[in-house]
Amino acid sequence: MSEDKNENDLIRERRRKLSEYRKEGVAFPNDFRRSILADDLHKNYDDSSKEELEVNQIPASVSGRIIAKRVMGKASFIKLQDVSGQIQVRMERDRLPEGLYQEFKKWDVGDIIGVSGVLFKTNTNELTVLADTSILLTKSLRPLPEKFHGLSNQEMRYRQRYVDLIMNEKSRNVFITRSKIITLIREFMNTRSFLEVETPMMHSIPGGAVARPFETHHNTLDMKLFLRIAPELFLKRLVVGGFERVYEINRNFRNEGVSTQHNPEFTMLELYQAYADYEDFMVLIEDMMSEISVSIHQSESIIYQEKEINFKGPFHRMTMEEAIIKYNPDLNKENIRDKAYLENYANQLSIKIEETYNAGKIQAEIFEKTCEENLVEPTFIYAYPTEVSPLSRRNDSDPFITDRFEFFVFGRELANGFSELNDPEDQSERFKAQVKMLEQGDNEAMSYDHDYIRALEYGLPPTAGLGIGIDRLVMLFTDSASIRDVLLFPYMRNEKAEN
RNA sequence: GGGGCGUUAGCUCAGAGGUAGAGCAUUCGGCUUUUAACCGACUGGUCGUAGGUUCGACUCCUACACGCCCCA
Repeated sequence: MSEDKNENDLIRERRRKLSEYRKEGVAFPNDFRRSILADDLHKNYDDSSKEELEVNQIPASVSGRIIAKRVMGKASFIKLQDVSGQIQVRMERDRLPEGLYQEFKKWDVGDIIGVSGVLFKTNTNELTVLADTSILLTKSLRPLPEKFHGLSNQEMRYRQRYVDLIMNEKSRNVFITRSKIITLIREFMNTRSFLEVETPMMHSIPGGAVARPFETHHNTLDMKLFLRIAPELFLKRLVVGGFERVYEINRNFRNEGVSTQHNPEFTMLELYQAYADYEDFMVLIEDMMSEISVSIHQSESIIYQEKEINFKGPFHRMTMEEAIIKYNPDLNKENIRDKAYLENYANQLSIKIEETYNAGKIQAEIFEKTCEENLVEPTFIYAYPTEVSPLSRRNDSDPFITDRFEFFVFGRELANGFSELNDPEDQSERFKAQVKMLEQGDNEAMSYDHDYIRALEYGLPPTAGLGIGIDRLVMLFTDSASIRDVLLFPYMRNEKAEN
């Protein structure tokens, strides 16, 4: 904490002021208590007239950060910002205790202060606290960004989110909305008798999704552990245990690229319901999306990135094969499962086909490349190939596909749901197939989880499962273009080493 | 991993092969109803980092770092 010789003059000046406060006594007092928040002052008194306030002399103690300071000789206006909003304060030399006005003039934008006074209205009818006294609570050593343009540098907004939150109301609102959405989801689930649970974040066998895990190590046990890529297998163990409806809202970790849609750690809602199937969950999503939309935007339709999106159900439904045929006129019912034909077609799209791929996997690749971007309206794509759905229940009449869907909005996958595979012998075979892919070098394939098979052998009731990406959901309802805009502290590379 | 754009004062941004610019902020002075307050004076820079070309580079070239966007 020594004086940094590279430190700029602005900070040095503020440090000098702080050292004077230290000499004078308590530099960081904590005995000021406010009586009311800025926003409540506005709610309660914005409608009062100048004369009413003059007569009633309503006392108010407020505290917050100085975000604007306009000094005019013997009187000044400042703007204070607290958690609720902003309130103007007027400081008059002859009204304040002896010498305080001189002190006040040395306070900087960014400092945190407390003010006690009475309410009045200015000539322009702005509700203002006329200070009787005031106290500096926390000296701010670092200057805030410029008042008019604020903080617009993206990198600083992400790295120094605290400054972004001070300066940008828009950013604050995104995170308030995020919190509201998660609260709504909990209410939605609880109302439907789902039990909220927590399952391990560290797994000895990574499972429940097709993704590369992060590895870590337990020192005293000397064992390799993986940060979880999904809670799925643990949640289904709970359904075996008799918790027929469970959900978890928590972090998953995937060792993949970083983009506007991907962060290495992200938040998922996963839920499982016994005696339900994937179609029940399509309806559940329709209900949830429309409820969130109405709660947040008072409407079933929202604007995302200048496009209108309507969450009034029922949403569009298409099988994956129907979608592929719709956007690829060369393909039809006859050739859509013909591996050789698909392979040739995929090559024309410059999709890389590995030797291990069969028709189902190639379908999925073609779908991803040619269909997803077109699914702007809320749309369910269902009947996913068994080959790419190692945990889903096979369709009763068509073993090539499973009872699985994904939910798309604005060309993005938002949710993944399916009737769960509860046949332990089928599941064991599918694990074996995954292990084979793993051995052939597919580092996203799954490992064999013996305990999970053992659990299934006790009997998993017919169950449906669903995962919803919370970050992407929040992006939609806050009109955010990047996942980093809805994460308080998005993943960033290290800053330059010297700091 | 590939491509494009960016990095200049605390912040927001101009500029350009020949001594580095503005606004805001800071500092000093003035101002008792301001609203990006205003008026006057001053201060503030390793132009992302490291090499190269050049008499001379902040500017041109190369590599690297970090960020943003697009693609895989």
